[in-house]
Parts: sequence; C-alpha cells; structure tokens
Amino acid sequence: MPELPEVEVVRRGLARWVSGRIIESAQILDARSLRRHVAGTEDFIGTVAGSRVRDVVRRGKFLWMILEEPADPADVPHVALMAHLGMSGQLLIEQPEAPSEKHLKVRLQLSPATDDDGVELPTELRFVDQRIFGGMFVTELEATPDHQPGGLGDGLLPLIPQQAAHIARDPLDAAFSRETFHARLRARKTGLKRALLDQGLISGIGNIYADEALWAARFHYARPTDTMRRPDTERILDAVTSVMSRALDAGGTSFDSLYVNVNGSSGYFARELEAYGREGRPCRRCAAEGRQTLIKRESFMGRSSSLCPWCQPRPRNARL
DNA sequence: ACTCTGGCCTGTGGGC
DNA sequence: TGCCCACAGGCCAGAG
Repeated sequence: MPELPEVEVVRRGLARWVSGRIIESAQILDARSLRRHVAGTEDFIGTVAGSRVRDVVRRGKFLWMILEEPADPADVPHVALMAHLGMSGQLLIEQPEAPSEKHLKVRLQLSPATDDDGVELPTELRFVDQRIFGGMFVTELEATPDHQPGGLGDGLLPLIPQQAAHIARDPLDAAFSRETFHARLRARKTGLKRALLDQGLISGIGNIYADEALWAARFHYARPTDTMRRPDTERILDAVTSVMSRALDAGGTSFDSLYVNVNGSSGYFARELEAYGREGRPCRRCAAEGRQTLIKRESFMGRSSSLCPWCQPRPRNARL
C-alpha cells in the first residue's frame, strides 16, 4: 500500500530513469484510470505526446512529472503529468514487448536512452492499477504562496499543480513546519489518528504508518487533538518521521534493477511493523518489559486500527 | 467553516 | 463446490 515512503521510492526511480526523456506516444487501455482528467483521453494523449519529462516531484502521496515542450527553447514548463497510486497503483519501466499486466491501464512510450554505463534503458512506462483508486491526469502548474524551496524533489520551480495545492507538506519535507502543524492540530476538534490521516494537515501518512507512529509514540487513536501539548506533538512527529525514514531506507534497495516496483509488501519493512497487521500477537515493547499484552484491532473510521491496549490506553475524553 | 460519512473499485478469504 | 459478504483503504463530494 503506497504511502509516503513507497511513493518517494517511485519518485526516485522515475527521476533516475525517465527524467530528460520524451514521451513519444501514449495508449489508454482503461479510461477509468484517467477519471480525473476531465478533458478526456484524446486531450490527455495529445498533451503528453511529444513532451519532455523535465523533473519528477512529490508532495505527500501525489507524484508528478513536470513536462516541457522540447521544440521550444523558450518554453517555460507549466504542465504536469500527475499520478496518484491510490491503493494499488504501480509505475513500471519495461520493454514494450513485455507481456501486459492484468491490470495495465496506461502505456507511455519513451524516447531511447542509456544509463551511465551506456546500457539501453527500457522504453515504456506503464501504469498498472488493480483497484483503480489511483490514476493519471494532466494539469496546469500554478504558483503557490506557501512555497518554500528545499523539499524532497522540490527544488526546481515554485509551482505545484492545482489539484495538489490543498495537500500539506509532509514530515520529510525540509520546509515542513512543526510550529504550524502544532497550531493547526490543536485547533482541530477530532481524534489524533483522524488528524494524521488528513492530507490537508500533514501529508503522506496512511493507515499503516499512522498505526505504527501511534504505537511508537504511545498515543491512542482517539486522543483529542485539542489537548495535545507541544511535547506531545513533538513525540508523535518524531515517531512519524522515524518510521517513515526507516521504511524509505528499506524500500530504497529495490532500485538495483531498472524496474520501478511499488509492491509495498515485497520489502522487508513489513517485518519491522509493530502494530499494523499484528492483531492477537504480543506487543514487543510490553514483552521486553515482562508484560504479556496482545495487539488488538478495532474498527474505526470504517477501517481497522491496530494498537496495544496497555501502551495506548483509551483516553477518558476520547474523540473519534 | 469545520467535521464526518459514504462511495468509488476489485480481489481475497471466511462462513455456510 | 459455490455463493455471498466483509474487508482492504486514499480521496473527494456532499451531508450534517
């Protein structure tokens, strides 16, 4: 399940293998993956075909390729090819003759290129998506007043797509402000996990890393946000940053090959999970301290939350 | 203005 | 064996 670390792994792969190349042509095998491109598939193809990928940028779980018109030396890039992986999306760099994946949705043919050793690179970028929660679309880049340089992959232009303008900076972004986050968090009248999952408040966190960070910081998911004091905010942010950094390190190893593989379950980080998916198994922190506590799973927000009932007791003034 | 629910999707797996 | 339903969950529209 692609959350921030997985999307960043994909961004790095695209930046390495696709940046500088021209998208020569495109085929849409399932228009549902272009649902958010309101102008339609022909417009999508017409826009991306012939454009050069100048850079690959990410904010939270949104990912986009900045396109430029190679025939016009004065061209100022103003168009982005957006991709969101949703639940099950993958961006794969493959040879055109490679067998079609079962859920292949979009094919983009890339201009020829070689790697640092002069080896020919595959010439197709594929978007594969089983559940179709993700998708691709083309959008205008717009200046945003809150922009500051220095974010991951964000050093090129003070522009972000309009569809990602409401997405907050993520905790690995150099321009992420803990002060601003703390103030906005305290202004909310909701539970802590709901706030962590709100991409407009802090981006990149999904159900897995929310549960992991809450476990690491020993907060219950229903902790009222308006009772969070500054040290509390520091503790949850430290936990979020730590778990995401470790996950990113684990996922980074998958780029030994040319293939951009986004299968989150294939990395070894799954073995490092402490709460998510460990229902009925011992809390390792409790076990280390001589207690026998089992991780339990509760239904919340229409999805599941895994937590240790001893480390993360439900607050008296719980907020959902 | 803010908070929260439902719907979008398909494959998997448990219960009967 | 096969059918049905719950579940997985990021995001957004719209209800409250």
